[in-house]
Amino acid sequence: MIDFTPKKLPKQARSRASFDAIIEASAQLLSGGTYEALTTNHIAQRAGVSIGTLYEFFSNKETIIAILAERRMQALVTVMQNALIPASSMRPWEGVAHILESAVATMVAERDVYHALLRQIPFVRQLPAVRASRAAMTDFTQMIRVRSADVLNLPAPEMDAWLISQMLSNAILEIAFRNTDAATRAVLTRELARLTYRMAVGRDPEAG
Amino acid sequence: MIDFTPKKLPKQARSRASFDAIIEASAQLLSGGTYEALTTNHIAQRAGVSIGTLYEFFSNKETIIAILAERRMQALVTVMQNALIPASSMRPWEGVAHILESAVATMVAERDVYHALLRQIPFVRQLPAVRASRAAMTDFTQMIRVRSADVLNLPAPEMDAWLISQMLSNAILEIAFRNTDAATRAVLTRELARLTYRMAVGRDPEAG
DNA sequence: GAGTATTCCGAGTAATTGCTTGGATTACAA
DNA sequence: TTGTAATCCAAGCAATTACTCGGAATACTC
Repeated sequence: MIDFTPKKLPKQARSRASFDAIIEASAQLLSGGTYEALTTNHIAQRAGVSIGTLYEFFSNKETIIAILAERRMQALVTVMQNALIPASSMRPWEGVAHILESAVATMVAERDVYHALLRQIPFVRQLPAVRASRAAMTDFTQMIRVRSADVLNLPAPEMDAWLISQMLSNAILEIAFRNTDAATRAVLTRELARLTYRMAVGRDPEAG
Repeated sequence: MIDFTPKKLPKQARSRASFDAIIEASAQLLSGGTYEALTTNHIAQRAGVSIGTLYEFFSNKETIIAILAERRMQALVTVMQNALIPASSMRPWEGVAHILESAVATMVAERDVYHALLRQIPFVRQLPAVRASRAAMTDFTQMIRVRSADVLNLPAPEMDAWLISQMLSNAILEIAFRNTDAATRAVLTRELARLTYRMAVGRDPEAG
Protein backbone atom coordinates (compact mmCIF):
# COMPACT_ATOMS: atom_id res chain seq x y z
CA MET A 1 0.00 0.00 0.00
CA ILE A 2 2.18 2.75 1.30
CA ASP A 3 5.83 3.10 0.49
CA PHE A 4 7.90 3.07 3.63
CA THR A 5 11.32 3.12 2.03
CA PRO A 6 13.69 5.97 2.86
CA LYS A 7 13.55 9.00 0.62
CA LYS A 8 17.29 8.86 0.12
CA LEU A 9 19.96 6.53 1.45
CA PRO A 10 22.99 7.97 3.25
CA LYS A 11 26.17 7.70 1.23
CA GLN A 12 28.84 8.93 3.56
CA ALA A 13 29.80 7.83 7.05
CA ARG A 14 28.60 11.06 8.59
CA SER A 15 25.09 10.79 7.24
CA ARG A 16 24.96 7.08 7.95
CA ALA A 17 25.44 7.97 11.59
CA SER A 18 22.69 10.57 11.40
CA PHE A 19 20.35 8.11 9.75
CA ASP A 20 20.93 5.63 12.52
CA ALA A 21 20.74 8.22 15.25
CA ILE A 22 17.33 9.29 14.01
CA ILE A 23 15.95 5.77 14.12
CA GLU A 24 17.38 4.96 17.51
CA ALA A 25 16.28 8.31 18.89
CA SER A 26 12.76 7.33 17.91
CA ALA A 27 13.14 4.10 19.86
CA GLN A 28 14.36 5.98 22.90
CA LEU A 29 11.46 8.38 22.75
CA LEU A 30 8.90 5.64 22.23
CA SER A 31 10.26 3.89 25.28
CA GLY A 32 9.19 6.37 27.88
CA GLY A 33 6.38 8.07 26.08
CA THR A 34 3.52 7.33 23.77
CA TYR A 35 3.45 7.32 20.01
CA GLU A 36 1.00 10.18 20.16
CA ALA A 37 3.54 12.33 21.89
CA LEU A 38 6.26 11.52 19.39
CA THR A 39 7.05 14.45 17.11
CA THR A 40 9.57 14.74 14.35
CA ASN A 41 11.16 17.76 15.98
CA HIS A 42 11.67 15.77 19.15
CA ILE A 43 13.25 12.95 17.22
CA ALA A 44 15.66 15.29 15.48
CA GLN A 45 16.55 16.97 18.73
CA ARG A 46 17.18 13.69 20.52
CA ALA A 47 19.22 12.43 17.60
CA GLY A 48 21.36 15.55 17.74
CA VAL A 49 20.40 16.44 14.22
CA SER A 50 18.42 19.25 12.68
CA ILE A 51 14.90 18.77 11.45
CA GLY A 52 16.09 19.51 7.96
CA THR A 53 18.52 16.63 8.06
CA LEU A 54 15.78 14.34 9.22
CA TYR A 55 13.67 15.12 6.20
CA GLU A 56 16.68 14.72 3.98
CA PHE A 57 16.47 10.98 4.44
CA PHE A 58 12.94 10.25 5.53
CA SER A 59 10.03 11.49 3.50
CA ASN A 60 7.75 11.43 6.49
CA LYS A 61 7.37 10.43 10.10
CA GLU A 62 5.79 7.06 9.38
CA THR A 63 8.80 5.96 7.36
CA ILE A 64 11.05 6.43 10.35
CA ILE A 65 9.12 4.23 12.67
CA ALA A 66 8.40 1.74 9.90
CA ILE A 67 12.13 1.25 9.53
CA LEU A 68 12.55 1.04 13.28
CA ALA A 69 9.83 -1.59 13.41
CA GLU A 70 11.43 -3.57 10.61
CA ARG A 71 14.71 -3.56 12.49
CA ARG A 72 13.26 -4.75 15.74
CA MET A 73 11.03 -7.39 14.22
CA GLN A 74 13.90 -8.68 12.14
CA ALA A 75 15.96 -8.91 15.30
CA LEU A 76 13.19 -10.92 16.88
CA VAL A 77 13.05 -13.39 14.02
CA THR A 78 16.80 -13.79 14.11
CA VAL A 79 16.75 -14.50 17.83
CA MET A 80 14.12 -17.15 17.31
CA GLN A 81 16.02 -18.72 14.45
CA ASN A 82 19.14 -18.93 16.55
CA ALA A 83 17.17 -20.53 19.35
CA LEU A 84 16.04 -23.15 16.89
CA ILE A 85 19.38 -24.92 16.90
CA PRO A 86 19.55 -25.90 20.58
CA ALA A 87 15.80 -26.40 20.53
CA SER A 88 16.01 -29.17 18.00
CA SER A 89 17.87 -31.41 20.41
CA MET A 90 15.32 -30.98 23.18
CA ARG A 91 12.04 -32.70 23.69
CA PRO A 92 9.57 -31.03 21.33
CA TRP A 93 7.54 -28.99 23.75
CA GLU A 94 10.61 -27.89 25.64
CA GLY A 95 12.20 -26.86 22.40
CA VAL A 96 9.24 -24.63 21.69
CA ALA A 97 9.40 -23.34 25.23
CA HIS A 98 13.02 -22.41 24.64
CA ILE A 99 12.21 -20.56 21.44
CA LEU A 100 9.35 -18.70 23.04
CA GLU A 101 11.49 -17.82 26.02
CA SER A 102 14.11 -16.18 23.84
CA ALA A 103 11.47 -14.26 21.96
CA VAL A 104 9.90 -13.03 25.17
CA ALA A 105 13.28 -12.12 26.61
CA THR A 106 14.15 -10.07 23.56
CA MET A 107 10.95 -8.12 23.78
CA VAL A 108 11.13 -7.63 27.52
CA ALA A 109 14.53 -6.03 27.12
CA GLU A 110 12.85 -3.28 25.15
CA ARG A 111 9.33 -3.71 26.39
CA ASP A 112 8.10 -0.19 25.87
CA VAL A 113 9.46 0.02 22.35
CA TYR A 114 7.86 -3.21 21.24
CA HIS A 115 4.70 -2.26 23.04
CA ALA A 116 4.49 1.10 21.34
CA LEU A 117 5.23 -0.39 17.95
CA LEU A 118 2.83 -3.31 18.13
CA ARG A 119 0.07 -1.92 20.27
CA GLN A 120 -0.04 1.78 19.59
CA ILE A 121 0.78 2.14 15.91
CA PRO A 122 -1.87 0.57 13.68
CA PHE A 123 0.10 0.32 10.45
CA VAL A 124 3.00 -1.57 12.02
CA ARG A 125 0.96 -4.78 11.99
CA GLN A 126 0.95 -4.65 8.21
CA LEU A 127 4.68 -4.35 7.75
CA PRO A 128 6.47 -7.22 6.01
CA ALA A 129 8.72 -8.02 8.95
CA VAL A 130 5.76 -8.38 11.28
CA ARG A 131 4.07 -10.75 8.91
CA ALA A 132 7.35 -12.61 8.57
CA SER A 133 7.61 -13.04 12.31
CA ARG A 134 4.18 -14.61 12.32
CA ALA A 135 5.20 -16.94 9.53
CA ALA A 136 8.21 -17.96 11.59
CA MET A 137 5.84 -18.80 14.39
CA THR A 138 3.99 -21.18 12.11
CA ASP A 139 7.20 -22.96 11.21
CA PHE A 140 8.10 -23.45 14.83
CA THR A 141 4.78 -24.97 15.71
CA GLN A 142 5.13 -27.32 12.79
CA MET A 143 8.26 -28.53 14.51
CA ILE A 144 6.17 -29.94 17.32
CA ARG A 145 3.93 -31.81 15.00
CA VAL A 146 6.53 -33.46 12.81
CA ARG A 147 8.62 -34.47 15.78
CA SER A 148 5.73 -35.99 17.69
CA ALA A 149 5.05 -39.56 16.76
CA ASP A 150 1.36 -40.23 16.85
CA VAL A 151 -0.29 -36.97 15.95
CA LEU A 152 -4.03 -36.87 16.00
CA ASN A 153 -4.89 -35.31 12.72
CA LEU A 154 -7.05 -32.27 12.66
CA PRO A 155 -9.57 -31.86 9.87
CA ALA A 156 -8.18 -28.56 8.59
CA PRO A 157 -4.40 -28.46 9.00
CA GLU A 158 -3.81 -25.11 7.33
CA MET A 159 -6.51 -23.41 9.34
CA ASP A 160 -5.18 -24.88 12.52
CA ALA A 161 -1.68 -23.77 11.67
CA TRP A 162 -2.98 -20.28 11.08
CA LEU A 163 -4.99 -20.24 14.29
CA ILE A 164 -2.17 -21.57 16.40
CA SER A 165 0.36 -19.12 15.03
CA GLN A 166 -2.03 -16.23 15.61
CA MET A 167 -2.63 -17.34 19.16
CA LEU A 168 1.02 -17.88 19.83
CA SER A 169 2.18 -14.54 18.52
CA ASN A 170 -0.49 -12.75 20.48
CA ALA A 171 0.23 -14.71 23.62
CA ILE A 172 3.93 -13.91 23.68
CA LEU A 173 3.05 -10.25 23.39
CA GLU A 174 0.66 -10.52 26.30
CA ILE A 175 3.31 -12.23 28.37
CA ALA A 176 6.06 -9.79 27.42
CA PHE A 177 3.90 -6.74 28.07
CA ARG A 178 2.50 -8.07 31.29
CA ASN A 179 3.62 -6.45 34.47
CA THR A 180 5.26 -9.23 36.43
CA ASP A 181 8.59 -10.55 37.55
CA ALA A 182 10.86 -12.65 35.40
CA ALA A 183 10.02 -15.85 37.24
CA THR A 184 6.31 -15.58 36.56
CA ARG A 185 7.02 -14.74 32.95
CA ALA A 186 9.14 -17.85 32.66
CA VAL A 187 6.42 -20.06 34.06
CA LEU A 188 3.85 -18.46 31.79
CA THR A 189 6.02 -19.01 28.76
CA ARG A 190 6.59 -22.65 29.56
CA GLU A 191 2.91 -23.15 30.18
CA LEU A 192 2.24 -21.53 26.84
CA ALA A 193 4.54 -24.00 25.16
CA ARG A 194 2.75 -26.80 26.89
CA LEU A 195 -0.67 -25.53 25.83
CA THR A 196 0.65 -25.22 22.32
CA TYR A 197 1.71 -28.82 22.41
CA ARG A 198 -1.74 -29.79 23.56
CA MET A 199 -3.28 -27.89 20.69
CA ALA A 200 -0.94 -29.19 18.05
CA VAL A 201 -0.61 -32.77 19.14
CA GLY A 202 -3.82 -33.41 20.97
CA ARG A 203 -2.46 -34.63 24.27
CA ASP A 204 -0.37 -33.38 27.13
CA PRO A 205 3.40 -33.66 26.67
CA GLU A 206 3.74 -35.22 30.12
CA ALA A 207 0.97 -37.73 29.60
CA GLY A 208 1.72 -41.36 28.98
CA MET B 1 -6.37 6.63 35.15
CA ILE B 2 -8.36 8.92 32.96
CA ASP B 3 -11.97 9.81 33.56
CA PHE B 4 -14.08 8.83 30.60
CA THR B 5 -17.46 9.71 32.05
CA PRO B 6 -19.61 12.29 30.26
CA LYS B 7 -19.20 15.87 31.31
CA LYS B 8 -22.93 16.24 31.77
CA LEU B 9 -25.80 13.80 31.29
CA PRO B 10 -28.72 14.79 29.07
CA LYS B 11 -31.88 15.49 31.02
CA GLN B 12 -34.46 16.07 28.35
CA ALA B 13 -35.57 13.93 25.43
CA ARG B 14 -34.10 16.31 22.89
CA SER B 15 -30.63 16.23 24.30
CA ARG B 16 -30.82 12.51 24.92
CA ALA B 17 -31.27 12.14 21.18
CA SER B 18 -28.31 14.41 20.51
CA PHE B 19 -26.16 12.47 22.93
CA ASP B 20 -27.01 9.25 21.18
CA ALA B 21 -26.62 10.72 17.73
CA ILE B 22 -23.12 11.86 18.58
CA ILE B 23 -22.03 8.43 19.71
CA GLU B 24 -23.57 6.61 16.79
CA ALA B 25 -22.21 9.17 14.35
CA SER B 26 -18.78 8.31 15.66
CA ALA B 27 -19.45 4.65 14.94
CA GLN B 28 -20.54 5.46 11.42
CA LEU B 29 -17.45 7.52 10.77
CA LEU B 30 -15.14 4.91 12.24
CA SER B 31 -16.68 2.34 9.97
CA GLY B 32 -15.42 3.66 6.68
CA GLY B 33 -12.46 5.64 7.81
CA THR B 34 -9.64 5.52 10.28
CA TYR B 35 -9.53 6.80 13.81
CA GLU B 36 -6.85 9.19 12.73
CA ALA B 37 -9.25 10.85 10.32
CA LEU B 38 -11.95 11.19 12.93
CA THR B 39 -12.46 14.77 14.05
CA THR B 40 -14.92 16.20 16.50
CA ASN B 41 -16.27 18.60 13.90
CA HIS B 42 -16.99 15.68 11.59
CA ILE B 43 -18.78 13.85 14.36
CA ALA B 44 -20.97 16.84 15.16
CA GLN B 45 -21.77 17.36 11.51
CA ARG B 46 -22.69 13.73 10.93
CA ALA B 47 -24.78 13.73 14.09
CA GLY B 48 -26.65 16.79 12.86
CA VAL B 49 -25.55 18.74 15.87
CA SER B 50 -23.31 21.72 16.37
CA ILE B 51 -19.83 21.40 17.73
CA GLY B 52 -20.90 23.40 20.76
CA THR B 53 -23.59 20.87 21.61
CA LEU B 54 -21.08 18.09 21.36
CA TYR B 55 -18.85 19.68 23.95
CA GLU B 56 -21.87 20.34 26.13
CA PHE B 57 -21.98 16.65 26.99
CA PHE B 58 -18.53 15.31 26.28
CA SER B 59 -15.50 16.92 27.80
CA ASN B 60 -13.25 15.64 25.04
CA LYS B 61 -13.02 13.45 22.02
CA GLU B 62 -11.73 10.40 23.87
CA THR B 63 -14.79 10.31 26.09
CA ILE B 64 -17.05 9.93 23.08
CA ILE B 65 -15.35 6.92 21.70
CA ALA B 66 -14.79 5.48 25.17
CA ILE B 67 -18.55 5.46 25.64
CA LEU B 68 -19.03 4.00 22.18
CA ALA B 69 -16.53 1.28 23.01
CA GLU B 70 -18.24 0.52 26.28
CA ARG B 71 -21.56 0.17 24.49
CA ARG B 72 -20.25 -2.20 21.87
CA MET B 73 -18.23 -4.32 24.23
CA GLN B 74 -21.16 -4.56 26.59
CA ALA B 75 -23.29 -5.69 23.67
CA LEU B 76 -20.70 -8.35 22.93
CA VAL B 77 -20.72 -9.68 26.47
CA THR B 78 -24.51 -9.77 26.48
CA VAL B 79 -24.58 -11.72 23.23
CA MET B 80 -22.17 -14.24 24.68
CA GLN B 81 -24.14 -14.56 27.88
CA ASN B 82 -27.31 -15.22 25.94
CA ALA B 83 -25.51 -17.85 23.90
CA LEU B 84 -24.56 -19.53 27.14
CA ILE B 85 -28.05 -20.92 27.70
CA PRO B 86 -28.37 -23.08 24.58
CA ALA B 87 -24.67 -23.86 24.86
CA SER B 88 -25.07 -25.54 28.21
CA SER B 89 -27.16 -28.31 26.70
CA MET B 90 -24.60 -29.07 23.98
CA ARG B 91 -21.49 -31.15 24.16
CA PRO B 92 -18.85 -28.98 25.83
CA TRP B 93 -16.70 -28.07 22.87
CA GLU B 94 -19.69 -27.44 20.67
CA GLY B 95 -21.15 -25.24 23.33
CA VAL B 96 -18.00 -23.16 23.27
CA ALA B 97 -18.11 -23.15 19.50
CA HIS B 98 -21.62 -21.78 19.67
CA ILE B 99 -20.63 -19.01 22.04
CA LEU B 100 -17.64 -18.07 19.94
CA GLU B 101 -19.73 -18.09 16.80
CA SER B 102 -22.18 -15.58 18.23
CA ALA B 103 -19.36 -13.37 19.37
CA VAL B 104 -17.73 -13.46 15.96
CA ALA B 105 -21.05 -12.82 14.22
CA THR B 106 -21.70 -9.78 16.37
CA MET B 107 -18.33 -8.30 15.53
CA VAL B 108 -18.53 -9.12 11.85
CA ALA B 109 -21.80 -7.22 11.61
CA GLU B 110 -19.84 -4.10 12.55
CA ARG B 111 -16.40 -5.22 11.58
CA ASP B 112 -14.88 -1.85 10.87
CA VAL B 113 -16.16 -0.33 14.07
CA TYR B 114 -14.81 -3.09 16.26
CA HIS B 115 -11.61 -3.09 14.27
CA ALA B 116 -11.10 0.61 14.72
CA LEU B 117 -11.91 0.46 18.40
CA LEU B 118 -9.77 -2.53 19.29
CA ARG B 119 -6.92 -2.21 16.84
CA GLN B 120 -6.48 1.48 16.21
CA ILE B 121 -7.22 3.15 19.51
CA PRO B 122 -4.70 2.23 22.19
CA PHE B 123 -6.65 3.28 25.26
CA VAL B 124 -9.70 1.20 24.39
CA ARG B 125 -7.93 -1.94 25.57
CA GLN B 126 -7.86 -0.51 29.06
CA LEU B 127 -11.55 0.23 29.34
CA PRO B 128 -13.54 -1.71 31.95
CA ALA B 129 -15.90 -3.27 29.42
CA VAL B 130 -13.02 -4.66 27.42
CA ARG B 131 -11.49 -6.20 30.48
CA ALA B 132 -14.91 -7.54 31.40
CA SER B 133 -15.25 -9.22 28.03
CA ARG B 134 -11.97 -10.99 28.62
CA ALA B 135 -13.15 -12.09 32.03
CA ALA B 136 -16.26 -13.52 30.41
CA MET B 137 -14.00 -15.47 28.12
CA THR B 138 -12.32 -17.04 31.12
CA ASP B 139 -15.66 -18.14 32.53
CA PHE B 140 -16.66 -19.76 29.29
CA THR B 141 -13.50 -21.79 29.03
CA GLN B 142 -13.98 -22.92 32.59
CA MET B 143 -17.22 -24.39 31.35
CA ILE B 144 -15.31 -26.86 29.25
CA ARG B 145 -13.18 -28.00 32.10
CA VAL B 146 -15.87 -28.55 34.69
CA ARG B 147 -18.09 -30.36 32.20
CA SER B 148 -15.37 -32.68 31.00
CA ALA B 149 -14.97 -35.74 33.11
CA ASP B 150 -11.33 -36.73 33.29
CA VAL B 151 -9.39 -33.52 33.00
CA LEU B 152 -5.65 -33.74 33.00
CA ASN B 153 -4.61 -31.22 35.58
CA LEU B 154 -2.22 -28.51 34.62
CA PRO B 155 0.34 -27.38 37.15
CA ALA B 156 -0.77 -23.75 37.19
CA PRO B 157 -4.52 -23.48 36.70
CA GLU B 158 -4.81 -19.72 37.08
CA MET B 159 -2.00 -19.05 34.65
CA ASP B 160 -3.50 -21.42 32.15
CA ALA B 161 -6.89 -19.80 32.50
CA TRP B 162 -5.30 -16.45 31.86
CA LEU B 163 -3.33 -17.69 28.89
CA ILE B 164 -6.29 -19.43 27.32
CA SER B 165 -8.59 -16.46 27.71
CA GLN B 166 -5.97 -14.17 26.21
CA MET B 167 -5.51 -16.47 23.27
CA LEU B 168 -9.22 -16.92 22.77
CA SER B 169 -10.07 -13.24 22.82
CA ASN B 170 -7.28 -12.46 20.41
CA ALA B 171 -8.20 -15.32 18.13
CA ILE B 172 -11.82 -14.29 17.73
CA LEU B 173 -10.64 -10.83 16.76
CA GLU B 174 -8.33 -12.30 14.15
CA ILE B 175 -11.16 -14.38 12.76
CA ALA B 176 -13.67 -11.56 12.76
CA PHE B 177 -11.28 -9.10 11.14
CA ARG B 178 -10.02 -11.59 8.60
CA ASN B 179 -11.08 -11.06 5.04
CA THR B 180 -12.96 -14.21 4.13
CA ASP B 181 -16.41 -15.55 3.49
CA ALA B 182 -18.82 -16.55 6.21
CA ALA B 183 -18.28 -20.26 5.62
CA THR B 184 -14.55 -20.09 6.22
CA ARG B 185 -15.13 -17.99 9.29
CA ALA B 186 -17.51 -20.62 10.61
CA VAL B 187 -15.00 -23.40 10.11
CA LEU B 188 -12.26 -21.34 11.71
CA THR B 189 -14.43 -20.60 14.71
CA ARG B 190 -15.32 -24.24 15.22
CA GLU B 191 -11.70 -25.22 14.86
CA LEU B 192 -10.84 -22.62 17.45
CA ALA B 193 -13.32 -24.16 19.85
CA ARG B 194 -11.79 -27.52 19.22
CA LEU B 195 -8.28 -26.26 19.82
CA THR B 196 -9.50 -24.64 22.99
CA TYR B 197 -10.86 -27.96 24.15
CA ARG B 198 -7.52 -29.54 23.44
CA MET B 199 -5.78 -26.90 25.51
CA ALA B 200 -8.18 -27.01 28.40
CA VAL B 201 -8.83 -30.71 28.64
CA GLY B 202 -5.69 -32.21 27.19
CA ARG B 203 -7.20 -34.38 24.48
CA ASP B 204 -9.23 -34.01 21.34
CA PRO B 205 -13.01 -33.79 21.81
CA GLU B 206 -13.54 -36.42 19.11
CA ALA B 207 -10.97 -38.82 20.48
CA GLY B 208 -12.02 -41.92 22.33
C1' DG C 1 42.65 23.22 -5.38
C1' DA C 2 38.63 23.61 -8.14
C1' DG C 3 34.34 21.68 -8.82
C1' DT C 4 30.63 18.83 -7.57
C1' DA C 5 27.85 16.16 -4.62
C1' DT C 6 26.48 15.36 -0.11
C1' DT C 7 25.09 16.68 4.23
C1' DC C 8 23.43 19.85 7.49
C1' DC C 9 20.86 23.70 9.33
C1' DG C 10 16.71 25.92 11.70
C1' DA C 11 13.58 29.71 11.16
C1' DG C 12 9.35 29.79 9.29
C1' DT C 13 4.92 28.18 7.02
C1' DA C 14 0.60 26.14 6.22
C1' DA C 15 -2.75 23.45 7.67
C1' DT C 16 -5.17 21.00 10.96
C1' DT C 17 -8.06 20.50 14.90
C1' DG C 18 -9.66 20.24 19.64
C1' DC C 19 -12.11 23.16 22.12
C1' DT C 20 -14.08 27.90 24.10
C1' DT C 21 -17.29 31.39 24.46
C1' DG C 22 -21.14 34.42 24.46
C1' DG C 23 -25.35 34.44 23.30
C1' DA C 24 -29.85 32.69 21.01
C1' DT C 25 -33.71 29.10 21.63
C1' DT C 26 -36.36 25.99 23.63
C1' DA C 27 -38.42 23.39 27.43
C1' DC C 28 -40.14 23.19 32.02
C1' DA C 29 -42.05 24.83 36.55
C1' DA C 30 -44.75 27.77 39.55
C1' DT D 1 -47.01 34.34 32.20
C1' DT D 2 -42.63 34.61 33.96
C1' DG D 3 -38.38 33.05 35.60
C1' DT D 4 -35.00 29.53 35.35
C1' DA D 5 -32.67 25.74 33.64
C1' DA D 6 -31.46 23.06 29.72
C1' DT D 7 -30.08 22.87 25.14
C1' DC D 8 -28.22 24.49 20.98
C1' DC D 9 -25.38 27.24 17.91
C1' DA D 10 -21.12 28.30 15.01
C1' DA D 11 -17.51 31.68 14.41
C1' DG D 12 -13.12 31.70 15.68
C1' DC D 13 -9.08 31.00 18.95
C1' DA D 14 -4.89 28.84 20.39
C1' DA D 15 -1.85 25.50 20.06
C1' DT D 16 0.33 21.94 17.86
C1' DT D 17 3.10 19.91 14.31
C1' DA D 18 4.58 17.86 9.97
C1' DC D 19 7.23 19.57 6.66
C1' DT D 20 9.72 23.23 3.25
C1' DC D 21 13.31 26.07 1.65
C1' DG D 22 17.35 28.63 0.69
C1' DG D 23 21.60 28.48 1.69
C1' DA D 24 25.93 27.29 4.54
C1' DA D 25 29.31 23.78 5.61
C1' DT D 26 31.60 19.62 4.74
C1' DA D 27 33.25 15.75 2.15
C1' DC D 28 34.65 13.44 -2.06
C1' DT D 29 36.89 13.56 -6.97
C1' DC D 30 39.98 14.63 -10.53
